[in-house]
Amino acid sequence: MTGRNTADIPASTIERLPQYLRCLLELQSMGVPLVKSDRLAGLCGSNAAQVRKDFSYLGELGTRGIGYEVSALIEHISELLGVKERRRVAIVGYGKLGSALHGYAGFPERGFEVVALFDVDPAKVGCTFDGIRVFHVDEAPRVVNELGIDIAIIATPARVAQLAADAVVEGGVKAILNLAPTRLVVPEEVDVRQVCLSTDLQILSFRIAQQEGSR
Amino acid sequence: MTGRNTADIPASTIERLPQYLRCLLELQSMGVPLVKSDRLAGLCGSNAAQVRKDFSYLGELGTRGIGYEVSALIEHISELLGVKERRRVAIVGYGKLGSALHGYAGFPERGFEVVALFDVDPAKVGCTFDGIRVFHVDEAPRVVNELGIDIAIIATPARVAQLAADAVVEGGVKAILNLAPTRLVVPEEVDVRQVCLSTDLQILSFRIAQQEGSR
DNA sequence: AGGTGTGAATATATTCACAGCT
DNA sequence: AGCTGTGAATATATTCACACCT
Repeated sequence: MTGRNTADIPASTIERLPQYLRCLLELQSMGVPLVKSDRLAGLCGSNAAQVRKDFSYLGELGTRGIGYEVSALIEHISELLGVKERRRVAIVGYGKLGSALHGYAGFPERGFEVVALFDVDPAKVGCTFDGIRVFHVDEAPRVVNELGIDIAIIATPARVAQLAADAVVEGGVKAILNLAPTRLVVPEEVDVRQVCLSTDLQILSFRIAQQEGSR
Repeated sequence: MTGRNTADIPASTIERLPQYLRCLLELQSMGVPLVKSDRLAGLCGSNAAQVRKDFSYLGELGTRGIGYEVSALIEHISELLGVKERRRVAIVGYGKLGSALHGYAGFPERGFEVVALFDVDPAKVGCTFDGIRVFHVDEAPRVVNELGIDIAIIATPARVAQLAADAVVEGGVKAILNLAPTRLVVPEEVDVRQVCLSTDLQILSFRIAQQEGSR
């Protein structure tokens, strides 16, 4: 079956596509035109069968006996991830974390453009950083809508993250990346991804404790 | 079967434990002594069956007809995650992101203590921030060992992340949380977790594209 | 020969549904 | 009566192994 419909691509495959894309861009920048599943697997920390299975959901992109054309894979995956045109992003909460994200080189490289910043601090509102204006969070409903912002990154303290989310949702944001360690309640059509570094540390801590205990 | 052995707790359950712990601490701070699976599920964005199944791996912690004692759950989960005593953490790369993490309130609250900072910038090496000293990355093998650091958080640019990892691995770090968008190669016994915000944005972007396409 | 594409087999995770305590 | 604990059923994900194309 040629997996034409994006709806029947497994979630686990989708989660790996950005990783593949990163490795493929690296190969391309090194001038590598063709790649085999086992090589790509090595670069991504995966395995050859997984790679082939994942790509098979995107269509028959490879050539038997040869491998995959790097540029064709990049094309297909970028298309699928919806990052061929730039996605417009806002950062809510312009403290240390927010400003670190604003300067993060990985975003523009991968098709994400920060087009607005939000905070509540009067000392910051109205300023521009690197050409991007800081608006008061109260203006988010209007600004998000006017600038056609798709995704908000929430980098506020946990206790105000829900208010921040409400404001950008009112403006019509379609997805939220939440860096505040709290669960957001949003309408069903808004997609939220939670990033919690403490959670990651705790998972690592578990595995350390497990190793220590087993000795 | 009473799941005494940590080794047979499913990975997916482990990944949810920090989330449960956060909600339980919140309940405790509100003075709630007892919680039922459905209530906790509501707080965590899960469902009651999942909660009960997850907890069943930790032992029989609940009381039928009544629910779970909040303090007992906190005790068990903290124990299991190995965060009852503080875990010693280093931050490698003390730019905006590194310093944002250093100030992140969630770490001390959850048992993680930042005890050393590393960078290569001569302007930073030797300084102390918030009582914590910045060492040169070259000193990491010694310092990590001397301070008994368990976990390193890598917040360097991607191109030097592997060097940073090599240095802390040499010092005997047991786990790495990698915020640089690159895959690290480390010895098998060192556990790495990758956080990549671009990846998260791309996954959100896919789901937006999918919604848009379906209309 | 040397690789992909993919059904079949296996492993893992989630959900259901109800027996078993309190 | 009410809620946990858990086998059984289902769904999802990974891995195997080989037919099939170049």
